[in-house]
Amino acid sequence: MITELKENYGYLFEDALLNEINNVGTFKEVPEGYMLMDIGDYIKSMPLLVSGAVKILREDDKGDELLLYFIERGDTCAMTLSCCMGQKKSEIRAVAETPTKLIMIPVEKMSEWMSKYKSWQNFILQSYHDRMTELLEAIDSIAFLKMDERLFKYLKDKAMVNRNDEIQVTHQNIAFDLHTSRVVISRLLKSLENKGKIILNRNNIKILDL
Amino acid sequence: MITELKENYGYLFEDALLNEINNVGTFKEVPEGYMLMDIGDYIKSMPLLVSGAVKILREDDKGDELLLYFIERGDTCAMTLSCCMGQKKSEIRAVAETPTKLIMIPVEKMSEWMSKYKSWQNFILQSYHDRMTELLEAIDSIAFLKMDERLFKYLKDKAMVNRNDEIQVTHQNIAFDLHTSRVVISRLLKSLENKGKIILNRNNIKILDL
DNA sequence: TATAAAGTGTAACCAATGTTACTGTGTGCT
DNA sequence: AGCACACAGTAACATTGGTTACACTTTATA
Repeated sequence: MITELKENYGYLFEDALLNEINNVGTFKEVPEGYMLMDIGDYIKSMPLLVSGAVKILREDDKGDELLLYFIERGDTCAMTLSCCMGQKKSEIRAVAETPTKLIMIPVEKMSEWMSKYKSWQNFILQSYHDRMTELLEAIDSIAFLKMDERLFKYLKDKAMVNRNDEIQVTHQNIAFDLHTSRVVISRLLKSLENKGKIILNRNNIKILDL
Repeated sequence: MITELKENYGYLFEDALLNEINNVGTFKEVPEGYMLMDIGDYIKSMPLLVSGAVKILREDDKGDELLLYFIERGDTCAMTLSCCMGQKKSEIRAVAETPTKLIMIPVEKMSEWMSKYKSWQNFILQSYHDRMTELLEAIDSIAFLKMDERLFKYLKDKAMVNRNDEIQVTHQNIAFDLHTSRVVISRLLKSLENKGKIILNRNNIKILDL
């Protein structure tokens, strides 16, 4: 684990902290689609992403979903953190977008390190800031963009975290993430294809205009 | 200033910290409508709200606005904080919703106190968590509610921060906050009035179903 | 290979919201 | 009083997005 740690977090944390993480953290590897956290869960540990990507979703009372953003390597989930501290329930759902490797840190340490290591403190604050920025971006998309623009942005973001200009996804699953219907997505995808921005195939979309 | 400080933050901070705040903070009183911060501003100090309320807005490229949430007494703006630390620009606009009193803390102190006072650390983390929760609530409203539900929620929130079941506002200004058009708001307000939920008058809306 | 299931394309229709345009009515000012 | 202006009501219409329905194709599986 120490190798992965140094590779992804070595530039952030001093050796003493890296060693502490190595001692108390547990390595975890999950497949695509694995649900790391659900709405209402109580959280006992915080994840540091080593590789892969995790998508963060919001859900309403009726069970309708909405994709908020992706978390990638070198990042953490700041929500976890504040949930841990206040013993609160998770407000969001986290699902592995790709096969993902993480290091789980027990809650107690997290707060202890806040005072002990300046670098940890900065990391946590930076993480909060990044997450807020991404929430704001999500708000921009929903509030200011039309569905076709949101869709194209979604495709590009997804291609980004998958590091591939071809993404494997069904129209139905896109509809879930964007909180709309399959028919609407099919219609808009076809229109994007006609404009030469993508190429459609069963379970596969190639993005041309990245 | 020390009186207001103790009244609003005494239960949170130890005396030593209250004294430090008293020494370095500057008291500020602004009228309704005063813009405390704009998008793109560099921030040099962080506000602690003593009384009143501040509304936080997002804006897109075309200048269209959207209300995110209100900040009230006993609260701070966590965005400010992360902006300060990273020397980044503000992502949001802050406008006094009512006459407002605040204490401004210079950036340097903020980060110094993070290590020095556990209570300050908790306050900051709590504030981040609260702000994220409110952003999520904003997302819920935009993504999952219809315009008439959003409107009624808006009216209730506004009544809350104004501590009054009658709010003074024009249909046009509501339209700005909810990022829609005046005609749509007038139409929906009239429908809410017909349902017996509000009473409409020029520049004034009384909320019955609080 | 037969059959079922999942995925996609598309038409027709509906509902919600946005737009344009015009009317009337208070309010403040001269 | 007379005038200008901000504010509100409302009709008519356009657009976007959501819904229903059905046909067709590919993939999985008995």
